[in-house]
Amino acid sequence: MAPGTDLSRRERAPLSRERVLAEAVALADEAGMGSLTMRRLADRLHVEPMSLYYHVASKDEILDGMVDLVFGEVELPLADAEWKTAMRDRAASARDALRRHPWAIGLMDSRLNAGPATLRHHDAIIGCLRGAGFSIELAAHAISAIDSYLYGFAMQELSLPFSNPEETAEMAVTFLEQFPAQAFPHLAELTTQHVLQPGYDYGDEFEFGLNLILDGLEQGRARQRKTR
Amino acid sequence: MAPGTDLSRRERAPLSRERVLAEAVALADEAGMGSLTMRRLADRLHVEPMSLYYHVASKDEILDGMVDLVFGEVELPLADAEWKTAMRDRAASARDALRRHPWAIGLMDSRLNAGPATLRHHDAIIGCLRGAGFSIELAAHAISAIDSYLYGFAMQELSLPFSNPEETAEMAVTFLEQFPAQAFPHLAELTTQHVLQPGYDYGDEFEFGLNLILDGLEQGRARQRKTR
DNA sequence: CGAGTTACCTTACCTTGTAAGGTGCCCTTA
DNA sequence: TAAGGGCACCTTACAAGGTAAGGTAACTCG
Repeated sequence: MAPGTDLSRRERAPLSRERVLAEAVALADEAGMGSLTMRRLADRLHVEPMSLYYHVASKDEILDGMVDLVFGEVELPLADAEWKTAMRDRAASARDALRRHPWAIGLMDSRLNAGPATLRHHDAIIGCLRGAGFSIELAAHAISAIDSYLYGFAMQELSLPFSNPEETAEMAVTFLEQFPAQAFPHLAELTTQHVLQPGYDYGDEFEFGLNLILDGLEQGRARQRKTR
Repeated sequence: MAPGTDLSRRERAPLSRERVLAEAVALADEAGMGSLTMRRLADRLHVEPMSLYYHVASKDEILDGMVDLVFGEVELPLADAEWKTAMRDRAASARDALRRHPWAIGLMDSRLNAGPATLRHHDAIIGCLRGAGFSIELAAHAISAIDSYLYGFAMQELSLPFSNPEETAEMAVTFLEQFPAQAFPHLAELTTQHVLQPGYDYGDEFEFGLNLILDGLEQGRARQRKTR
């Protein structure tokens, strides 16, 4: 290709690892993970596919970087915040981030390499709990429990094929039509008596389970302080 | 290929949707999801790739079927079991199944179509809770909370790049070497004071979080019975 | 002004899922 | 028993994907 045929190099912002990652996130947000290919990504950056490899070692590295970018969007707890509030805020913030980037939860399990944002994140959480008097063991318990719940909930929420009440109702109806009601009577009952009731929103379940865990941890903390 | 060059058709078991799915599960178990390709799957069944499509519409359908097979391995709660025991057993059974098939958790979020085993499973769970006096709402809360925790924990557990104490310690050490300890002091402390202690096993965290949720649900159940 | 380096491009290869269209064997039915 | 048909499997072919190998233009620095 003759120079100047396309945007000449001068006229476009130079590539960088950051721009590649940011564009990858944007592309995945808009078109889903299935559309994130090196070729399409290159297109959006007005560059040929192989040019990406100058800034990134492989597609896997891009995926790792994307996960870390999402983690970077999660608010860190304020150092002096009350622990329960801090955990609740951070869970809400993480859930929001995962909803903004629905592909992220699916990446999180296959990726191993934690990025800097991820590390900073976990460090701050532990710090908050320790500051609130959690022993190391209880802090570890707490993080495991909260994170498991958080990721699991996000996974379920995002894999639901509906996001607003109308779609929910529609799905529930077609769901009920798929099988004879007496084959799965409890499922049928729960669907008609609960899911199909006005005002139902699966997302509302989030608070309930989180409170269960936080309240339980509070008791553990109190018990631990007495025994000390 | 002349007939008789390979196993002639008579001598080998005929293909079927069931055999295809079972072999897909076996292949994924042995070599990971990345190795599950239509060609390799066909090889293992002593068949040409396109023959699979006579029994299965697409690779996606195979993936859906695999998830349902895994669900089918989870023990259903006994109808007359005490609810807490039933939930605990089923959580343990599900966790075992997900450990036997580490690829399954990664499939669960991208797949939408619940298979019959999945439906039967959920129906039995709801039935058990309802039988123990849970209102529909509380049963819905309970299932959401337990499943979220279960899947989230499985996701974290399986994405850890180690499974026995030796590997854990090794990973923890290389992990600590990757960054200056004062950059993430709390993370460093938790790693050295907790993870690197003898007897540490992340899997042990499972019970703790689950008990938090079950105990919380028990309280909700008691409260509900009083208000009734 | 010439040598190196940086940032991007060209080409090419191999792997994957799957569309389109055979082909041999068995079972029916006349 | 011969014709037909459908079942179960195969052959060929293609488009799309990741990326190895090796250019090449433009800028930097002595």
